[in-house]
Amino acid sequence: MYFYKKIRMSGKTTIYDIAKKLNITAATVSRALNNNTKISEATRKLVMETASQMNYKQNKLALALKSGKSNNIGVIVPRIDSNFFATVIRGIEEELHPHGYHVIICQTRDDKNLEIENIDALLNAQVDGILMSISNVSNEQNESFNRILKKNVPLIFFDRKANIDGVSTVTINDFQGAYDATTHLIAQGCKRIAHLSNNRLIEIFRDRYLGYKQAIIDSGLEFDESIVIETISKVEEGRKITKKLLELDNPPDAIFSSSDFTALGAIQEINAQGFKIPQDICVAGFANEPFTKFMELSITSVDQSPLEMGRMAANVFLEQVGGNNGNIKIEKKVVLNPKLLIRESSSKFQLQKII
Amino acid sequence: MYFYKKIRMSGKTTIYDIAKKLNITAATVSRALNNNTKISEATRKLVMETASQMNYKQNKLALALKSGKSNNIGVIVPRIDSNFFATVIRGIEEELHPHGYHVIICQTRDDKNLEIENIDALLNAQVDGILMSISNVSNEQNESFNRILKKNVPLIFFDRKANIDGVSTVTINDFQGAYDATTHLIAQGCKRIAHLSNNRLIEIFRDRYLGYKQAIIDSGLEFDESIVIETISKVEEGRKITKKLLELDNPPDAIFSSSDFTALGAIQEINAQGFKIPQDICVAGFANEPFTKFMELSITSVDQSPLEMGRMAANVFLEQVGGNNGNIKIEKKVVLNPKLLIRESSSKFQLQKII
DNA sequence: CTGTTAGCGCATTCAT
DNA sequence: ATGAATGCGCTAACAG
Repeated sequence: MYFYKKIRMSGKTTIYDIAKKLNITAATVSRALNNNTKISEATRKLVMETASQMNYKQNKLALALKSGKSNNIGVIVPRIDSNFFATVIRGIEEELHPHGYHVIICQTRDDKNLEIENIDALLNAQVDGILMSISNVSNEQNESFNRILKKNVPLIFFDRKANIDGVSTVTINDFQGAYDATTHLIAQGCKRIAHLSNNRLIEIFRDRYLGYKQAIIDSGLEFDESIVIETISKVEEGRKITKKLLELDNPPDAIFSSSDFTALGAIQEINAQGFKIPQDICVAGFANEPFTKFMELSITSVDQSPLEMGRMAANVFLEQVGGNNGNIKIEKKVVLNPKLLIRESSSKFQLQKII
Repeated sequence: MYFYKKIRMSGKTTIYDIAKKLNITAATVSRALNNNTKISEATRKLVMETASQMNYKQNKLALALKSGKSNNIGVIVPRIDSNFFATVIRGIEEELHPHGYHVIICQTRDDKNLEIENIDALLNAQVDGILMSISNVSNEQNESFNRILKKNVPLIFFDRKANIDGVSTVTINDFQGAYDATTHLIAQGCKRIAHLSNNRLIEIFRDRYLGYKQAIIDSGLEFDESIVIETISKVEEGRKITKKLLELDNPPDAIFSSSDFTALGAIQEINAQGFKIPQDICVAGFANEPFTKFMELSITSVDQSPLEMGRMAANVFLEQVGGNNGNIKIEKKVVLNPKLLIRESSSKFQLQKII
């Protein structure tokens, strides 16, 4: 007994401790602490005082178990050390913090199994919602998504989404962003625009490709699939592919890349070969990575407003749990507008204001 | 009653549900699930099967309340949308994930009150540890830190630390990094090296300043406090200050900046004024931000190995909870070595390999 | 206005 | 090898 007491003393104080001290019951203490209905102002004050005096802190874990609300939400991204995702997460955290939610982050590193594992772990941890950017597409994942929905846990996709019934999404209009960028390159007088693409099983990359293609077609230029190259988002890959493109009999006079990193590689290679940017070849990227505006030759890119995307995703979640006075399913599709940032790498005529 | 049952059915299945189905008791189910001591292989298998069949998932919340271990750790940083902190967090997550820990992220945005608030919230959420990079120094915060320690919650500082008894830290040797960078500039023949500093109440910035100063003194050059300028880590600030430095009667022939962003500003201003880098003026930054190596004129910087810092911080935490067979306090001070990356912005003689 | 009771889901001690 | 009972800390329904 003494030992038991000793342990308790050295640990945290509970409502029972303060109840005992005041010769009242734990329920009363709880009520006083929560400003609950009718309670004598006297005891309320007394409880409050001794509570702070005993340095009482509510154990959120017990509350969570009791209420079924953990006040944690899970965020799953391919990687956190990417400016885009980190900024989205910043938006999510800043929006959810005032509402008392904690943000648990998980990385998949584009590993399908890790994604599934993370979903299950979050579910077991009883998160109140899952906000994620998917990394792959497969049937196994769909099972995971269904498991989430079956538990009535709000699921929200941002950026990289899957099309699933009953799931809200927050994305940007990648098609439009690519369309705008390509149209801009055409307006610069470019007639043969190559496209550095990425895994088109992922919707955002497919949409960027389609936007590019549509812009070419709409302008009456010839669409040439042979100068659309699928690669991964690495500077070195951009260089390699651009090297090959420049060796063609009919090399491109512009490059639209679905990634800023490959766009940078392209620029490096173009410079290395002695061509002038933007006079000989124009370049535009996608994502507005910080370095694109820092370069001496700043790089035209498409901004995805990741901060706003994170905020929106958080708000959609809040809406979903807020109006959840039953089993009402809210399915909301938010599409943010991309912003084309025209910079030096594609400004043949006049340098527009660098943003 | 019926209603009650209905609810339970639509929700998650517990060990009670599967116990009922098998006409055994919940305790047995629990034992079977946990590979606990002696249990009939028959029932073990039976339980396992019906468990997966009924789609049972352990409620980590209940386990947490029972065991006193939430399996969550809190990470507090000034901001997450910074390459450095995001990468540290990546390291932490990757190291802790295999051990079943979840990472809760909190941002302070350098707000002292937010920092305190976050600490309390994490404590109330019963996190098993707190890994943080402090944003300010004040007595109020010390109270918070003590609250953490009093609860026997492992506290680990990374990068921006406070000197508190019983707290482990993981840092880089900022003094050495600055010393190396400055020494390198001196080796390039620079004789008047300015320093763009930052709030020196924060230890890392003070150490960088001291390392710079010591290198100057050790080399026999004259130390001139008037070309040490304290500012904030913004490109624009770097430009402004550099402009003033260049207007001096006796302008510097090199700039060592405690931030890559102000270093970039310096470079922009130097270029704008028609000086040549590195011939006329050498520049070195600190942090190895991604853009420093992407620039056409790559920027010399000091790498802080944030990934390793995160991993180390996580490992120190694991060590702390692992050997915690009592109230043993482990205080570990890990100091990582900075790596000077010599690039074009300071290579007068020979361009070393760009890393 | 306050005390009693019960349950959130789990693991564990003590019986058997 | 299994059952019964208990507690982790809290809130809420139901008395009184």
